[in-house]
Amino acid sequence: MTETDKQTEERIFDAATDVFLDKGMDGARMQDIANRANINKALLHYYYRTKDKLFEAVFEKIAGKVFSRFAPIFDENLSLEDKIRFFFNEHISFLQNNPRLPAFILNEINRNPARFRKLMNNIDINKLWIMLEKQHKEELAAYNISRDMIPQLMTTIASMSVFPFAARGIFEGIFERIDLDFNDYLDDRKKFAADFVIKALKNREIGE
Amino acid sequence: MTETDKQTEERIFDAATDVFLDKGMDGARMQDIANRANINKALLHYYYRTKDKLFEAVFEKIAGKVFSRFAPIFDENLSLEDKIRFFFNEHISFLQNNPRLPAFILNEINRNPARFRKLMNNIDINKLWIMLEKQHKEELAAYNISRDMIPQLMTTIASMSVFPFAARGIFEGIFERIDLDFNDYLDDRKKFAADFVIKALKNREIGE
DNA sequence: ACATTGTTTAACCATAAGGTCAAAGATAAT
DNA sequence: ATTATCTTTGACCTTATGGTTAAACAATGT
Repeated sequence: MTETDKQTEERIFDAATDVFLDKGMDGARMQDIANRANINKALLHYYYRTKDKLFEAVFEKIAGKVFSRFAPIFDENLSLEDKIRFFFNEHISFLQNNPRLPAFILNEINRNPARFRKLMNNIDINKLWIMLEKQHKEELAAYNISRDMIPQLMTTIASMSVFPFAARGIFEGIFERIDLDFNDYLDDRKKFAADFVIKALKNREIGE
Repeated sequence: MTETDKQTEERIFDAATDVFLDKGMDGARMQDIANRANINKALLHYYYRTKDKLFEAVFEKIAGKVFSRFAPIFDENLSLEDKIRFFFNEHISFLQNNPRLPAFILNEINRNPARFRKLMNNIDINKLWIMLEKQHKEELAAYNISRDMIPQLMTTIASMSVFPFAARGIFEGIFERIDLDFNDYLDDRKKFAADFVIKALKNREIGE
């Protein structure tokens, strides 16, 4: 593979990423991708045989990028509290730089859940689960967090970080009316979300 | 308009709703809709001139259904705490019965934000905002919630309720691994979410 | 210089998809 | 019964779209 090859293939891949991110698998047109990459449509099919294959390539790269961002939670050597602060800071910042990823991924996975199963095959959730529990055993006990509450907690944290991007169109529409800038909101959110979660945890009267 | 008319038109509308909900605007095929309604494709165009018009009709009805569910928060005569519990119970229950709505709406609004602006034109956000503030003035003071924290609070609540449905494909994929049923998770979530939010609020050390 | 291999293009193909039309069936009004 | 109106259909049209092909064009090796 020569240098030129790589350049063309990369240009195609980048153009495809852009179009798919904007229009989704169904809405994307091969012609648009070719145009954006400044090449002939046939050349698309030369590098990536079909639309599906091209999409697959793009989707896997994007999804990998997103999910890998969750990884540090499992190995950073921080207290639970610091981990929560770290997560919201890092994750929201990352999404500020890649705001279209969540909507794209959620939509494509809902449209075709098999895609996600495929991604998950490489990861052993249970192992991570147990690791987390071990890392923060004392803290979980101190905060009175039982084993079966962890899914609720984790999904709450993910929701608070990702949902604003998934519902960006709605949020921006509403914020417009009250003169609030989406990015300012997000900057605030890093701290607010962390504080909010930590406060909820610190209030120990959890069980019924 | 005779009785038969109405039946046909309704059958078309229902079929269209089903297909759009599943495939989205771009993925839906007029032929599929016709088939599902057991009619000729030309008849679709007789009742709803174009795909866009048909989609518009379906979208508006669905979106109205969803957003109207938020209304009770603004007029129910409950304490802030009870309102939070009421909201999570009602809203999650509603979405359990209509699980495809969030992903559909979020996707279509992101794909075409103008749609949402149009929906919002009928609503005066600021008025609701002020009403809420007035209704819960003392509680907001007691909880030390400042004016500019309200967007963060409201979006947090919405996120916790809606996100599991928007990310259903992912959640179910993960839950599968840890033997957790999505609906059980949702049933738990009604209480967990309310408790979580209330606990966060009750912990008064909010400002920096 | 020549063959080989890899890259790019213009022209083309088949089909799927949204949409139209003229005519046949119903229904109701006079 | 006849006309007028509304509903439904099968056949058809046009365009957009994913995909193919044969040939031109490079680059590389011998």
